[in-house]
Amino acid sequence: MIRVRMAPSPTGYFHIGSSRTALFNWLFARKNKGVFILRIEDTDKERSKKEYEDDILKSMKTLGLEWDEFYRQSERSGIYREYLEKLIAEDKAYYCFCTREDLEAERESQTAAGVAPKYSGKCCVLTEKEIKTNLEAGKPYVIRLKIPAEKVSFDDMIRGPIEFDLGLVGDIVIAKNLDEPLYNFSVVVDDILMDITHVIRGEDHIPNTPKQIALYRALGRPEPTFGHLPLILSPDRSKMSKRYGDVSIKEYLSKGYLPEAIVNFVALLGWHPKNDKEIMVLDELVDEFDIDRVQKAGAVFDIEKLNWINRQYLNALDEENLTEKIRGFIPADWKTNAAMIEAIKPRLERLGDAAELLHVYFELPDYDGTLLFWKGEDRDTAGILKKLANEIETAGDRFDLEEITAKIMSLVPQDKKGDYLWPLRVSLSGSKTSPTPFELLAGLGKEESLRRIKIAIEKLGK
RNA sequence: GCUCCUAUCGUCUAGUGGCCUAGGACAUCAGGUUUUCAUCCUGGAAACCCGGGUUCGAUUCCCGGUGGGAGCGCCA
Repeated sequence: MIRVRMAPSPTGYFHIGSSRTALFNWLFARKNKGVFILRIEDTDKERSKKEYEDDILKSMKTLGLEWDEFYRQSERSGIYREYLEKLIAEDKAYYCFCTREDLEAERESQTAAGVAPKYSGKCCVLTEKEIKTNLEAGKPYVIRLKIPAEKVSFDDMIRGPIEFDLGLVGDIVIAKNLDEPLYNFSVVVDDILMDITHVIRGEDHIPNTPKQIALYRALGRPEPTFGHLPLILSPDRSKMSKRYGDVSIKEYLSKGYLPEAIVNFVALLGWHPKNDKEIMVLDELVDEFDIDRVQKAGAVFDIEKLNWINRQYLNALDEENLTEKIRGFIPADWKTNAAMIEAIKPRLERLGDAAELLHVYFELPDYDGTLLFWKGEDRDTAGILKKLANEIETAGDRFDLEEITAKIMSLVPQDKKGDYLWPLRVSLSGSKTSPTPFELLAGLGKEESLRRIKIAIEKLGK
């Protein structure tokens, strides 16, 4: 039975990189009929915030990444304490009373000597009596794991064999005290207790892996299979950061990127299906997913591609659905109709752009009357507009796009399209770029269209 | 500095020794449809980091170099 987990720490809003780690874990679980676990790693009391945890949960749900089991490390401190005591009792871990200043000095001298900084192991040789005295005196301490100076290797699912020399690492701190475990330790204890079979996480965790393997060995448990995903990069190829744009799922959602589009996009960052298919929803991704096909090198986040994918999803929406989704992004008093929605659809990149595109239907901007002239020349523009207005007058109250198009075109000479359609469009939109005059008529309706044309004629002073 | 990871068009990638005159997508450029914008259609330009091997034959395998990245916390 395959069991994987996503283990975010609630120290910030759900990151786009985390969303991909979550997605790949989720896909791996679903593909193999396994279990996907969400575990909140909130052992750092100073930095963890409920607000962030809420955002992580909400974002994952929105993206469709439902979990089968849920845990919170802050609720498991008794468990860690038990294992900590066990390791100390078995002489696999020990109390360390070195002060931060001691350590700092040690590190500096090592760096100066050109060697890799590493804890000397000074407190490892403390006698039981010394430890007891220190503890009773209330001296601050940490707990360190004895790291054997040996080579460890593991077979990464994505990268193949990776070897490390633990001799370079030194005895790592695994807890601030009996009740405050640190990352490397709590992760391993939980992964053991939760029967995690595959640890799939970001490449930045590769250096943690040998330390964690040492922990598995100290705890006498077999290690899981590890798989390290490539990083999502900023345009400068460094780990994706705020500097180049939004990094949280929350921000993308609030700009009007569809959850399906975000999922689809991050799936393609470092992974590719066997065929050339690019637009895929979660179900299709499960069908196509194969962890052997994930890349080894980092992938640059390209917002242009996300925009394109988002457009694909937006365009596939029917009018009713799109209207519903747009609702939250435009003023509440804007009563849209089907014609407006259909008109802006091909121009819509993000739902957040809807207000700007729809604006023309709810407010006629002030414009210069000369804008009405096709190619800057007044060829009886006012006369033409009057003719068009008369024609529109004869139509029914509600315009059907096709009908109104046919009606108007019946009036327009083949070789004078610009003379007729340009002023019509400008009079309806007050702008030189807008949807087509027919789309405007259909969206605006008879009354408002005639009102706007009248304004145009007045601007022409006739 | 030390350790580890990594390397195909600007970007995401296909490619697992001959099918590669290196394929697709985004972006870009040109043309077409469209009164404008967007959509849409057609076409173009654009890449195997370098050097050694191995092999009849390397983008593909091996080694070295170089470039890029990550990690080196009493953060996760």
